[in-house]
Amino acid sequence: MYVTLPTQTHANAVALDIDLSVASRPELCLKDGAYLFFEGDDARRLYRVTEGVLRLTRLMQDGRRQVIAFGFPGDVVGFPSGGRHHTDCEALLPARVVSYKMSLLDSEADDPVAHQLLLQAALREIGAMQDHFLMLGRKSASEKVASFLVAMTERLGAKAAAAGRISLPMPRSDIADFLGLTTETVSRTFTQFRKSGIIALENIQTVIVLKPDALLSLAESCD
Amino acid sequence: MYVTLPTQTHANAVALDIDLSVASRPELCLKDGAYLFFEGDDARRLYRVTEGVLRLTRLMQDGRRQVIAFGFPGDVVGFPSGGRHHTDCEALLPARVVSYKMSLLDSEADDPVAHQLLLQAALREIGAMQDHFLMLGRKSASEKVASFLVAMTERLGAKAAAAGRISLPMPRSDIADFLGLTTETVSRTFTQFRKSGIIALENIQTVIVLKPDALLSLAESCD
DNA sequence: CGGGTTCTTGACTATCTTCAACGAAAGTGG
DNA sequence: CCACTTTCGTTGAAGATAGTCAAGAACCCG
Repeated sequence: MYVTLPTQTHANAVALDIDLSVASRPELCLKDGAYLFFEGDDARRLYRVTEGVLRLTRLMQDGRRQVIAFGFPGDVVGFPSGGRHHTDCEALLPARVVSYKMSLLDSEADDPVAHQLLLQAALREIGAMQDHFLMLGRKSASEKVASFLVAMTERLGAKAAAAGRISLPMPRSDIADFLGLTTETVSRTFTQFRKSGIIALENIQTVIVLKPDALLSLAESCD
Repeated sequence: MYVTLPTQTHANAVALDIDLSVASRPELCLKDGAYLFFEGDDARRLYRVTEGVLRLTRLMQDGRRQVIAFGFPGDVVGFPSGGRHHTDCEALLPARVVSYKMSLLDSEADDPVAHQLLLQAALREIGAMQDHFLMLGRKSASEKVASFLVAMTERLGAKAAAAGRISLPMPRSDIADFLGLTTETVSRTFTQFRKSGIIALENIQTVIVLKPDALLSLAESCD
């Protein structure tokens, strides 16, 4: 998941579900905290999340970290470059993934449907990342946090979105490293939103959106 | 082009050259300043740059801008999401591109070789963007500018790289919008590098790298 | 309940931006 | 070919936003 506002996010995520049969391996269970792959591993498979949340990160030698994306159900992760993974991938919650042989992406010979779906996932990925660049490079802290909350709402599906209750499976530090901020700034921005009555914090990981429009206009100076 | 340090950048760029014949349209010439496509256009074709430099940008309503990438010879641009282009694309210099029908990416039926090459370009794109995130989100102004200069050196090929002479086809404002900085900060950082003897400015668009190692260590706190 | 982690808050600082002016380069038309 | 205009780049001073350092509060887990 990137912070990309209301684009037609994952319109075909459902279509992927049809084709469970083509996965070369049925389903893989990951405990909370388990790593699916590391940066530099050679990339043998792609993974589609069916349950839980994954986190993709990239590290600098001195410990600075960037969260590249969160993998929610429907997302495909593990696209390689030069045959290798370019991020670490860890389960934030107990998760399940369906894995696909890399060759299904390379060629449509084995399974044209799976091939097409993985390809579309790759293109979605590129589009989402392009959107995300704008946010990392050009938005203020409040705009980033607002965009993040809006994007999270989108990902929860109509049900939870309508309720305005967002459950954040990741710690503040992950949000900070995702948005290019510090945990302190994220925390202060939450407080500021709370004090202006835009959100409420039910508990540390549950955000109630009180003024969705205000949040949107804070986030959506863009696009 | 993203600011991605010494990964094996574009190892297969040469391979693409072999297959000029498969392009559904031979070659397209773009004048300096011409647009190849706009954000929101429906994406009918992919383009491989053979000469010149393209610039991919994304805009916010209020005018804030992010340069997503520069397209140098060998780069493929125009990957769509939801069937549409997500950036504007303009020629920075007189440029030539080979265009490919989108269907060549979707299916290997027409031309397996072209299909494979476009696919690999898409994957390279994802990898490069992941690297670039780290820079946008986590690097300081000097680190960003140093990374940018190193990346530009890489793109010029061994010949020019060895000479340490970098010709920057884009104005400072494009560099700034690419790195998430202001033109003033970019300018000041150049000056600072010049005063510390790391670079010299032959003219406004030609940088001479005097201390490549210093530049690298400034840039490469990462990865 | 206790110990450790995570989150929040505060005070201070640094980095980068903003605003403004000046200089250099490039394009235009006489 | 030269003045004129415009755009682009550099520099300075002041200000704002986010970062750093540090302490206290809330939460989680055994």
